[in-house]
Amino acid sequence: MDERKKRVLSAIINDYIANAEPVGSRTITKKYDLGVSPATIRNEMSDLEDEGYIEQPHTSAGRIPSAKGYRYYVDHLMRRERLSAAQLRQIREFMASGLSEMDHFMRACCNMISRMTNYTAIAAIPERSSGRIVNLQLLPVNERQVLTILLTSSGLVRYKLLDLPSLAESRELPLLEQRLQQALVGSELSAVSTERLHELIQELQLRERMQEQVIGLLEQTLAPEESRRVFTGGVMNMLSQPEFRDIDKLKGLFSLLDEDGRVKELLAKASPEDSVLTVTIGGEIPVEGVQDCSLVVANYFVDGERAGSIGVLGPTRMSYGRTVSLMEQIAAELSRTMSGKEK
Amino acid sequence: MDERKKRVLSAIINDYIANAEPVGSRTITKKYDLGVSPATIRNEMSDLEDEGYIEQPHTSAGRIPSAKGYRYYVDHLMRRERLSAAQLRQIREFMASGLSEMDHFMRACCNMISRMTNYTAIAAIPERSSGRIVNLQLLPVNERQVLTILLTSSGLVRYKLLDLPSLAESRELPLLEQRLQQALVGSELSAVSTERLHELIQELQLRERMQEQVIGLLEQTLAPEESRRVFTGGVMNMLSQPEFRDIDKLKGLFSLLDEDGRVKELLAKASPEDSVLTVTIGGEIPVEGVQDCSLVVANYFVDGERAGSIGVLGPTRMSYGRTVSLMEQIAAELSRTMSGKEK
DNA sequence: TGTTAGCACTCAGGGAAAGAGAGTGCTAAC
DNA sequence: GTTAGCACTCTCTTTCCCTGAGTGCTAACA
Repeated sequence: MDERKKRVLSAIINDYIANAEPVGSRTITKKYDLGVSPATIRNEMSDLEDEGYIEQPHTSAGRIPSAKGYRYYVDHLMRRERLSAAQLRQIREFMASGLSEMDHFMRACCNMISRMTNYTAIAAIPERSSGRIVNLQLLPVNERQVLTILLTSSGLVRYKLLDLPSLAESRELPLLEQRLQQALVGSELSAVSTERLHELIQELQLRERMQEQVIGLLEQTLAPEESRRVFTGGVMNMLSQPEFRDIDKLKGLFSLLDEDGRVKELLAKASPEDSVLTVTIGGEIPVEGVQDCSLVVANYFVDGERAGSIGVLGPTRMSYGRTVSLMEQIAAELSRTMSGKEK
Repeated sequence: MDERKKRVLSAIINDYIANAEPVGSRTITKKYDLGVSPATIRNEMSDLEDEGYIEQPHTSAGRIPSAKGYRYYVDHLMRRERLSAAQLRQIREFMASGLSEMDHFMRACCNMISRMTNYTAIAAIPERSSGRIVNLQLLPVNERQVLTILLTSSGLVRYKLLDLPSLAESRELPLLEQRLQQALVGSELSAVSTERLHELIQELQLRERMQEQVIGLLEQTLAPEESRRVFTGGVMNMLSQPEFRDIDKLKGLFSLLDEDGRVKELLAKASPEDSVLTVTIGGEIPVEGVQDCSLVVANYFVDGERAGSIGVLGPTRMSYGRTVSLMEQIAAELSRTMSGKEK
């Protein structure tokens, strides 16, 4: 693809991103100074269409980028847009504001991103986060219930209120707690499998009928809590996008965003384990409901291992340059902040 | 209003609720057997319109209920609809499934209601919930952070990860924890004001520079956590309502539902402190964005005091009979379940 | 006096027709 | 290889007309 074709493609995509309307040859000569006449542009456009980079909604309309066109743009033409000082400051302030609890932190992060981009932000924390168990407590709430609390070095707090099946056991709680602490505090979360728990219970030599209760208890506490490991922000921004004037499209998209499982699947499919940033365009994602969307996903890492994914979902006609810069910055800061946390 | 007028109004409202289309005189004679001709119905309708119970979108259309009409219907004509056995069972099962943590419980409750009604459910837990402090713990996470955990008799678990301004203090934590427990465990949450905390700190005779830190710590822990005291469910159901085919209306409504503060305001304005169930119709609520909606709010009580509000937001054309029955049932069960919890 | 049939009238919604405008593709000249 | 000119295509908008639903009014009826 020669230089001028690239400039034409760039112009078409940039204009379409800005105005959401098919771009004609005259528009290009007027707004983007390529030094040639509309007729020449038309020839180039005709070529670009033959090669599949752009398409025509109908004969008498301008051209719009195709998925292939966007792909080429993202891979070769796109300029990263420098973040404004104000934005940088906002991100830094946010990171410094303390990520006390993962929950609030991620929710707030999604909100910040959605406000900055005017798109929708989605995030997921992986199933079992890395980190060591820092503390494990069993707090009796009343005769029938116990609150188990798990603290990890990555700043994750997990608690679960569990029902005790029999009153008798509550008397043995302090002892149980002590033993569990001895056994588990300090170990890597990832090392605590169901098998390990079974062994542990054996070692503890508990009364038989209590064994499975305790295992259940711990498993539930350690179990990844599906529900709150997926976050979204700025879903409503989609309402302002002209491509979602159509209620049925909205429905499809929103029903997707409403289901944590499908959001997680989306993030997983859109970003390889070890990539920092992935841009997925339109139909490239094999997930129902996001055909007209693009997704910019960033992974952040702690100790070289992926600690989570966070992404921006917008119309295919999204402002890639801005979004990519922003997400690179955010991922970097997240990695830094979370690693700092570890120490 | 005579008997026949009531029947006509009922017919109009029931039909409009079912079909979302203006109701004509012929439709009424055909579908609702009133034993009179369309012409007679027309006369009645003309009267009803003069009195403001119904209105005409345009000359050649049927009639639709006005806010006043709905109000009369809800107050005098509406039949409560018996819940199906399946629904009752679902509710009971849900209540029995354990309200381990308020958060998940309320979220799940909203989801259940929205599934049952196909409308949107909103809920709020009041600022400072009733109940006694059952346990208060300060768990050191690392040198710089402490996790404060507060357990209340109403089953509420609140935790907050707090930064310690200086390392020195962390050594004094166990002592502090012990003293705070002695002083606070057992007291009513509502009795713990900022003033009380100040007194308490005085009594504890802490080193001066630690005093305000501890107060801050406790205040933050006790402080109502705005963010997660408001819940919504089934927001997307609104997309299926014909009255929200219009994107701009949707935007107004969704932006309201997106802001916890405004949702809380809505619930508060829509239900008097001591009422069990309140139906608010259309413009009756002085809140931007819900002009085309009605709201059925139920309060539930623990120890005679309001423990929270939960409501259904739907189009003015909502199925009041069904919704009211459902919410009465839910509120009753909530009151029962939460009171049971106390013991 | 209340009810009904008949009829003229009104108005939204849908479809067809016409015109405007945007944009292209092709041809021929530069 | 580039450009001007021009015919052509197709959408979008506006206008017009027609249809159908539903009303309100009047006069007759019980």
